[in-house]
Amino acid sequence: MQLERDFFARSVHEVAPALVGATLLVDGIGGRIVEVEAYDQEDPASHGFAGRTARNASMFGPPGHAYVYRSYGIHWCLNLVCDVEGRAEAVLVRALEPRAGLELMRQRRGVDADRALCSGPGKLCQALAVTREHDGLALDEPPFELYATGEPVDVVAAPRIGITRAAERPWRYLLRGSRYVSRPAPRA
DNA sequence: ACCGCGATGCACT
DNA sequence: GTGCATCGCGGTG
Repeated sequence: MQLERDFFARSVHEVAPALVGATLLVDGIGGRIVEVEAYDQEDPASHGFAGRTARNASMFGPPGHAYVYRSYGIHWCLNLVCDVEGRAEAVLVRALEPRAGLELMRQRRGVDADRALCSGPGKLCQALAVTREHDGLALDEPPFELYATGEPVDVVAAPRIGITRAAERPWRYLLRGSRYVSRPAPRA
């Protein structure tokens, strides 16, 4: 079942865990989402925290669109924009379990192991060929496809990765037991 | 298993 | 000029 745009028209703290297990494709290439992080307007680690700029404009809505930015000058990172009354909220897609287009992913990534194809936000953008051209595009139109989970999903919450501010907030959500995440969840 | 570092773009909290 | 919502490599236990 295709996720509609209004799936995203609510708090990122509801949307982020609900996205674990969904299927994300870009031009038919992709897989099952196994790891995401939530970023909200009051979050010092969020690009939206300091207000709207040209770079982060698509993070301010409308919901159901992509926010793509360059990270560390090298990688691209893909966010799915949520929205509560004009606030900047988005889900960073951090890892996929590859399911469609594995051979093309291997070519784009230059590695063979399935586990190395989409196990990180920069990696999955390279595997799915997501770039600035995708910034602001609607998620329910080509080249994007987004499908709801078919089965019940066991989601684990953990602290976010790679940030220096508000690093303690447990807003990273993982599919329990998945070997395709960027890093395993801390031991409980 | 850990840790350090270089690559590289671009907005500055 | 500095600091990242990163990655992969090469060093050391």
